[in-house]
Amino acid sequence: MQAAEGPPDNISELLARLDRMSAAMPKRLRQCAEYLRANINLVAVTTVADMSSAAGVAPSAFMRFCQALGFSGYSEMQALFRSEYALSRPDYAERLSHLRARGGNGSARLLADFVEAGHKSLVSLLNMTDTEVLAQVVDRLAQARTVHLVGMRRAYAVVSYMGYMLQKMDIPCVVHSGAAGIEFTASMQPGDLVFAVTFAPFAQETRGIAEAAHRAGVPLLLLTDSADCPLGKIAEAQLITREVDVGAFRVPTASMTLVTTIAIALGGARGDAG
Amino acid sequence: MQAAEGPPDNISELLARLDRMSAAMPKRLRQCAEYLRANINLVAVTTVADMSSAAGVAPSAFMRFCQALGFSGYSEMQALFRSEYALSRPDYAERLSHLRARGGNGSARLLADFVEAGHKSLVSLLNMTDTEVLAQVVDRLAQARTVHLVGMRRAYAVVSYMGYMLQKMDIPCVVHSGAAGIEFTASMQPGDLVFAVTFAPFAQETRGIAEAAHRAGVPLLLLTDSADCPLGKIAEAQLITREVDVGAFRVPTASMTLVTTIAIALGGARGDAG
DNA sequence: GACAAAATGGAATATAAATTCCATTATCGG
DNA sequence: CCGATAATGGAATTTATATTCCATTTTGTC
Repeated sequence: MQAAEGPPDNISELLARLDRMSAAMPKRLRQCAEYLRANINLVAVTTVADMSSAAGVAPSAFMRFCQALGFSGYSEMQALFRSEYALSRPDYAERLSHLRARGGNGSARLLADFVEAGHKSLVSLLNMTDTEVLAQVVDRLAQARTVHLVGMRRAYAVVSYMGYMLQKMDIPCVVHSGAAGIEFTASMQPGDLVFAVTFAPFAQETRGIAEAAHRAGVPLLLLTDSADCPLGKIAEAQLITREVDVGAFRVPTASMTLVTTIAIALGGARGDAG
Repeated sequence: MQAAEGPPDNISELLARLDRMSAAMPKRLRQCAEYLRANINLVAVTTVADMSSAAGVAPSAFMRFCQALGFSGYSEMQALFRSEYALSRPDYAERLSHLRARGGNGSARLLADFVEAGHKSLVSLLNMTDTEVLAQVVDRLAQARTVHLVGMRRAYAVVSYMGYMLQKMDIPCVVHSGAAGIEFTASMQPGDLVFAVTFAPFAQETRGIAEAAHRAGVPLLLLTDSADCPLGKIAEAQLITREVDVGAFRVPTASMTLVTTIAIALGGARGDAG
């Protein structure tokens, strides 16, 4: 195994190099590569000894692995992670523990809890989102003549924000608020598309509109929080977000982030085409 | 300086101890305490030598400081931070760099960008929010007979979600969508309160409703993204959130989180009273 | 201002970690 | 199946880092 030229100068480059090289590595070094990929966050705070034994490899093997990636040794690789780490998380941890610990007045503590839940929701959004499906949803929406946004209760804020963004980008869309019932389905035409957002327990009105549209030949794209959503069966594509809750309550952080991404990607796609 | 009994077993406890003891510490140790508070996130990835020189003290002084907090030494304190760190951020960093670096299809990259912006917005929410003001807002809302929620355009999703939560908790509220103009002000009565959400450039309708309410003697609470908001002058209390953008676009993550916090705290406050 | 007690900084030491070396084992081509 | 080449693991070495010790300075008290 001959070493790469210079050391990677950021984590993205390191990962790229890892992908490129790991297939051609001997057994032990490949073990290192796999362990590193799965536990990349530990590098900043772990010794070679711990790292190598967790990977099931001798320290010297891990050492050679680092050198194969272009580093002079483990320390140099660790330095990369440590510097990235120091940049992020400013005085956040401190505030968080503080608000949580003392409690002080209840609302500050609650804020800390919701912020933390938000972080977790975003992490899980990133980890769970199937980028193929996301691309497909954007693509599909780009072809639609008019986008019909459907969402009640908790999901309403999500579709209304999406509607706001689409309107700003001159993408034809209608937000179905449900107040007027299913009469809106009359406005759906061939070439249109329904983008429905519904969370457990799934609102009946959303289901009604989506199913009526489906019967009328208007395809459905779905954003939900559970694979069990009854609309999943008739949806052309389905995205799932899971919001971490505080007590029984949640902020639709992941969902808002995802629909914003879709809207902006869509704006780009339509802009390119038209 | 005599040492505390056992070592703190989490960061919250450490910070509490720090607050309790730092006032009574000699000069150099107090320097350590202050530096640690401001740079607590660095402990996991920094040596005593670096830490102490950055704090402007000798390594031995920093050592004594750690012992005063109840640790056997710096290593033991560092171990605490390292273990907390290892728990958080699972395979998140990896996904993020991945989606960002290769780009692949545009929407996946965009998602990574929005997720990261969301994290930053939440951090800044935690750092910027004045917990006194937050408590005051909750308190004030708890006394209101009816809460009037006002927000247009980008802010509409925020107030509509807040309205949804208040309704679920049986707190009387009205969401002013602006569609019907200022006629709604007729529905405001003494003892009511306006909670307005407006972001730059501030929607004229929001301003109109809030000012009309103010003239009618109905007090205003404000959530905005800038200290320059014209409504700030007439607001009884003002909360500020800053959303980190991606290009020209943003997800109202911090604002949604804050209004959810307010709503739930309010539910608790009203629940206790009634 | 002299004394005692506490605090301090720098150097010496101890500990732990990274890195290299090399004898042994596995792998591959003929 | 043999020789050559690469890979491996463990021990030895080097380097970095934490920790202690103690002479000196500062602080507070009478």
